[in-house]
Amino acid sequence: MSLESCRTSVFTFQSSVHSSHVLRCLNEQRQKDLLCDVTVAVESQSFRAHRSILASCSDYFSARMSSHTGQGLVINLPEEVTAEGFEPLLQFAYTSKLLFTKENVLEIRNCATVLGFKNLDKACFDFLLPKFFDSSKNSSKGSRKQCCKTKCWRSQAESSFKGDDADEAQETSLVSPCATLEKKELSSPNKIGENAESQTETHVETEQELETESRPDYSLLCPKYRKFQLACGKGSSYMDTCAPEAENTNSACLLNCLPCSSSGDCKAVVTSKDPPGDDVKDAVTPFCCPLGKQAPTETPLSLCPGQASVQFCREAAEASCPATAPATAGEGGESLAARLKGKEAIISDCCTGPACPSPCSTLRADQRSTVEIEVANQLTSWPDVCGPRASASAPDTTRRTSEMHWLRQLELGPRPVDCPFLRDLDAVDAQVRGSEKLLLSAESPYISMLSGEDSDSFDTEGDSESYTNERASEMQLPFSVDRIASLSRNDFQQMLKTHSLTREQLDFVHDVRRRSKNRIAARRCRKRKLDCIHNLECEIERLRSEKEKLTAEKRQLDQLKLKTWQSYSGLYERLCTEANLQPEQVWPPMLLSVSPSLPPAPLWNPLPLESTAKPRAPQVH
DNA sequence: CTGCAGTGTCATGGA
DNA sequence: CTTCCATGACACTGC
Repeated sequence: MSLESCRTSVFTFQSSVHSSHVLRCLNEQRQKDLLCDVTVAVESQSFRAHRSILASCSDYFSARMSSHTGQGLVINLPEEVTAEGFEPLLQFAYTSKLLFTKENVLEIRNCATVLGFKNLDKACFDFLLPKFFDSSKNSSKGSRKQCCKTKCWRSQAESSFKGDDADEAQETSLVSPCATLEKKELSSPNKIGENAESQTETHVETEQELETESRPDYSLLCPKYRKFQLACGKGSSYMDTCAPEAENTNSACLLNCLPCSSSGDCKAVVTSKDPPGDDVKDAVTPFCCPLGKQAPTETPLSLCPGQASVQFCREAAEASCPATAPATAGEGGESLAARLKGKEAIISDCCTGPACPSPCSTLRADQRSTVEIEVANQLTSWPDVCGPRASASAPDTTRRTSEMHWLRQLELGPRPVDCPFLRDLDAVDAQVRGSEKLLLSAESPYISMLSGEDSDSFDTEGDSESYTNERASEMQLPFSVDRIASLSRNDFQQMLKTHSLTREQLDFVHDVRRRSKNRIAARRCRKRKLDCIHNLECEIERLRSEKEKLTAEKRQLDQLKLKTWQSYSGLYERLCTEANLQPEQVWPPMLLSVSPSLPPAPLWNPLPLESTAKPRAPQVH
C-alpha cells in the first residue's frame, strides 16, 4: 500500500476483550459500591447498581430512571419482583450470565418479564422452562424431545459419576417445598400455560413447528458432507434440525444440533422423575439427533448460562484481572445461593488468567452442590439436547469430543455463537475432563478441552486435537487451544505478549496455530475442489444437452434441405420435359460462373452442401 | 484384504 | 523476514 493510500485509509481496531473487560470492571465497582448511583429496593433488600447498566438491560429501569438525574436515586420495585428473582438478573446485567436453579427459574423469569429484561426470554426461558419441567414428565413422548439415542444413555445412571449424587441431589432438591410446588404446577402442560406467561406458550408452538416444518436438505448441498449426511441418518440432516428455528428457538435449535451418540454403549441418565419404563423406541427419533453418529456433547454444568462461559473465560483471561481472582472450581461444593451472594464461583472463571492458577481440574463431582448437580442433571437429561453424561464412559467421552470436533468442521463456525449454552461447550469439556480424569493431573484449567481421555479411541480428527490438547495441558498454557487458532493475528500476538511464555510454549503455540490454520485451509481447499468438480460436472451436463439440441436441429435442417432438393428436382424435370430443353440450356455455364454456390442438380445427392461448391448440370432421364 | 472417501499434516510457493 | 493462504502429496482411519 502506498503512503498516500495509508494517509487516506481509515483503519479500525476492534478489541475482542474490551466489552467484557468494561463489564467486568463495572461489576467490580458494583460489588465495592463504587460509582453506583442507584439503589434498588426489592422486598426487604436493597441492591446498589449503576443506572446506565440497569437502564440498558431493562425497559423498566430505563423508563424509571430516564427522568431522574440526581444522585441517590432509590427505586422500589413492584411487589411482583422478588429479591430471589431480581438478584440473578442483576448479576446477569453485569456478567451476561444468569445463574438459576429449577427453584428460582420461574421467579427469575417473572421478574425479567416485569422488569423488561432484554435478551432473556427468547434465548433462555423459552428454551429452559419447558426443558426443565417437561423433561420430567414424559420423556418418551414422540415429540422431538426424544433424542434418538436416549435409550443409550438411559441405563447409565447408576454407573455415572454423578449417578448417585445426582439422584440424591435431585431428590434433595425436590424436598424443597418450593421446588415441589413448582414441579407440581409445571408437571402439567395446562398448568404451565396457566402459570407461565406467553413465552412458554410461544415455545410450545415453536416446538410443534419444529416437528412439522419442512426443512431444506442442506446435506445434499455438497457431496463433501456425505459422511455427515450418512451420520444424519440418511434422512435428516444437521441443518434440518437447526435451520428453521432461527429466532424463537434459537437456543433450543442450537442445542438440538448437539450431536448425540449412536453408540450402543452410551446410556441415558435417568433422572429421578423419568418413568422407568419408558419405551426406548419412542426415543429413537431422528429429529433431534440428526447426527446419529455423533457422540453426545458434554453439557452439564456449563449448559447453565450462569456457569462456564468460555467466551468470558477467555476474555477475562486476556483482561488479566487477577485482583479479583474468583473462586476456583474446587469451590464447586458451595451452594449456588452462596455464589449468588457474591462469590463468583463460576467455574469458568477459574480461567481468569495466569494469576489465578486454581485449576478447574480440582472440581470434583462429589464436590458439586446438590443444586448444581441437579441443574446439570436436568440439563443433561434433556433428551433433545442429547446431553451426554458427565459420567459418560471413556469411549463415550472420546467419541463425543472427537465428533464434536467433527461437527465443527462443517464450517458452521467453531460453535454456534448465538446459543448461550452451546457457547460453553469448551468449558464443559474442560470441566468434564477436570472432574473426571484430570483430577490428579496438573492440567491447566485454561485449556479448552475437546479431547477425551483415551487417545486410542479417537477417530482421525479427534486424535489430533486430543494430542494437541494433551500437549497443551502438559504445557500449562494460560489460554485455550481453541483461542490460539481463532484469534486474529494481532490479537494472537497481543495475547502472546500478555502472557510470558517459555520458548517451548511459544513453539507449541505457533505450531498449534499453524496446524489449525492449515487444517481449516485444507478443508476450504477441498471444499473448493469439490465445488469446482461439481461445477465442471454441471458444465459438462449443460454442454452435453446443448450438443444434443444442436444435433437435433441439424437433423431437422437436413430433412428440410432434402425436401427442398426433392422439390427442386421435380421442378427441374418438369421444366426440361415441358420445354424440351437440354440441361445445358436450363443450367447455362455462364450462370455457373456467376453463381458457383448454386446448388447442384437435384438428382444428385444434395448432401453435403460443402461438396456442391461447383454445381454440375443435372442429368435428365 | 482391498479400494475408496475423508481427514490431518507437511512442504512449498505465492501474496 | 514473517505470516497467511492455497494446494499437492502423503499417511492414516473407517467403512
